[in-house]
Amino acid sequence: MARNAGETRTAILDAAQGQILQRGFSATSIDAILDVTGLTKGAFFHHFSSKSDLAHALVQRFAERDAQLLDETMTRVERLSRDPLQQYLLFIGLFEEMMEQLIEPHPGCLFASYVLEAQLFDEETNAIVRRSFLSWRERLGQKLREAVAQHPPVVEFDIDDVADQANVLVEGAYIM
Amino acid sequence: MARNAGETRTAILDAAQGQILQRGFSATSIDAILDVTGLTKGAFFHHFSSKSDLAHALVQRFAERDAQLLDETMTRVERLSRDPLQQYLLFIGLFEEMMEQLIEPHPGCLFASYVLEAQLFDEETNAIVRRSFLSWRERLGQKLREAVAQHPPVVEFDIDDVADQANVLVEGAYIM
Amino acid sequence: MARNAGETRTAILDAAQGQILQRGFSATSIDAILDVTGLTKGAFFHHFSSKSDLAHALVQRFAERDAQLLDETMTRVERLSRDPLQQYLLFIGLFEEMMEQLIEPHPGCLFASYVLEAQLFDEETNAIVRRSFLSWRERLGQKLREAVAQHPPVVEFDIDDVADQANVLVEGAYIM
Amino acid sequence: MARNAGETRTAILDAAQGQILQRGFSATSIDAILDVTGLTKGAFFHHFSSKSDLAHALVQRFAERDAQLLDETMTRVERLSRDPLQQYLLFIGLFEEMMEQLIEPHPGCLFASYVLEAQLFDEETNAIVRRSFLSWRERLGQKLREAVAQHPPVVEFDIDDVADQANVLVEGAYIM
DNA sequence: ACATGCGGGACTACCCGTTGCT
DNA sequence: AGCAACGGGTAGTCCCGCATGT
Repeated sequence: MARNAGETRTAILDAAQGQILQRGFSATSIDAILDVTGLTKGAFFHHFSSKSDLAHALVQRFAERDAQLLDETMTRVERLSRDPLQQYLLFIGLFEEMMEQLIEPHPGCLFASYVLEAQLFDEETNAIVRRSFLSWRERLGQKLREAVAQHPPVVEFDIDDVADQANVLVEGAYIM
Repeated sequence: MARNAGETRTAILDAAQGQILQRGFSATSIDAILDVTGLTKGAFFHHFSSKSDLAHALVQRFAERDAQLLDETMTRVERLSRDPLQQYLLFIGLFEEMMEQLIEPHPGCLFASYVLEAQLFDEETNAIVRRSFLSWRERLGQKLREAVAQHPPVVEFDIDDVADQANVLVEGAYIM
Repeated sequence: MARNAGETRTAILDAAQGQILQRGFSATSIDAILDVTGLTKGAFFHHFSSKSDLAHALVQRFAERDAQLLDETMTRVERLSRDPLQQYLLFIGLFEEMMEQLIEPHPGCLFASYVLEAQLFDEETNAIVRRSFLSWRERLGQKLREAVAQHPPVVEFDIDDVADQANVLVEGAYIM
Repeated sequence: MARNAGETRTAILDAAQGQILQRGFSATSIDAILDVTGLTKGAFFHHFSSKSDLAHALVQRFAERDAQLLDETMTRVERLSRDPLQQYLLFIGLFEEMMEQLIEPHPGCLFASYVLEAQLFDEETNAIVRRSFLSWRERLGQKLREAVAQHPPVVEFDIDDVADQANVLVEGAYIM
């Protein structure tokens, strides 16, 4: 009965993500996920030891894609310009179209869903979400600091706050 | 036996809101709400015909307070200045502190929680959320249009987009 | 607040009977009965000490009407003929049209509903049903015995069995 | 953990039928059924998607046995005699003892219980009951028509009515 | 690698009955 | 006589997870 293990696992993750973005995590039952994939309990618990394990694997995958997107976009803007300020502005510009790639086939950000049900997850899972947000702050903050060094700002501002703004806007936009 | 119907109802709503903001709607059990209030199922289902009914009553109350906050703040800034641009900027300035009033005793925005579990609610309930967002866009957009009439903008922009920005920032900030 | 006590009681009994004939006793909730009558719990428990009490009062009323119908019909056929056999046959003939009077506004026999849920009722309530069936057997059996005395039967038969046949047919017919 | 699915399902159906014949459908709780069988809710809802589903499966099984009984008895009487009238009378004669076979281990007719709580079941379930009654009318009516063709009746009568009489008597007798 | 049968518990919904008030 | 608020318990549904079999 050995089908393709990787495909099955991916199918479960995909179905789970779709449902969670629409209904939230706790409203997404394992049975509902399995109905979509056409699999059964046996398959699920072969690949995931529990629903929490699924939650963990799911954000992990999402965080990896998210980090990859951050990397790629950053590399791209660094090829397009030498000036850190230009790079920062370009990054923001490329942001929207990048996002659309990430969220197929379902729109929404898994992080937001997790945050609003944060009490359901273990510390390790929540840490993944936190680390993702922090890595954005770090990368964009770094870029901003370089820009500030070259172009002294007219008004004072907190670099971390501005670095966070990109994520804030995205998350806020998803809600709307 | 607590004899005051209004108080009981309010207690249920308050407890529910607190739990929902922490765990999300579907992860909030009626039993958990009742544990906090010290009431029983009999009392709950006397005041609300179902959990969906509670959800509806809860956003409705939240939307009313939200609308009241919008009104009050707008009235305040219109007393402080005559210039629409000044009013708009003042409004944004007063925003943060106003918000803190709304969200006591629990931080967070009920709208965000509802949106991320949107499929759980009936159309009528979701419409309340939509109408609230739209009324903000309308009020702030109107103010912006007045400002633009007096101060021709340097760069072009979509008024609705900017009007939405206030909410976008708030929602995004809550997530973070 | 003293409305008309008798009317209220009758309204509850009528609504209850209607529901029970359609759904059975245990599927008929007090709340459902009260919804139909527009009354509330307070009114119900003023007139009946419990749901069992309602059950008891309901069969009692039904049994009284049933007995009255038996009496009236018997008196009628005894005026129409002097011959017990003729009377018996007339009785059977008048049966159907009599029944239709009893069962307005809802068709069905409360006894049947009670019998099929017999385990739900106390002995006293079940006894009312039993006594009603027995009184039919007695009255019709008596008439048959008089008839047999005057018209020796061609084939032997058990008088009680034949006396029961009328009820058997009616109950069976209701089911169909 | 009982590993035989068919046996478990049958055990549930048997226990349910026993309880329903004694207390009626809605007074029969799933817990009560499971107490008898020694199973748990998990097992129940693995085999039946709802209590209505159980109701449906239960009448279906009952109707199948009923149809089989009708067939077998009819085949038997057709072997015992060539004359349709004789066959009909034999059929009625064999009726009682046949019935006792069907209703073991609990006496009573599931159809009657369902009819008296008819509003609780969906149309499809009620249709099974109706079809069963109609098939009896058809088979016995057919036999009667053959008998009438060979033995012109002394008094006129409606064939369907007489064909129904067998069931009417049985149902009525159960009540008594 | 995956299916099936099932245990055990949690959650929503509802129901019966009581209490104090009018 | 009747109403509204509420207690306490139960019924139906569903859900997670394990055990067993293929």
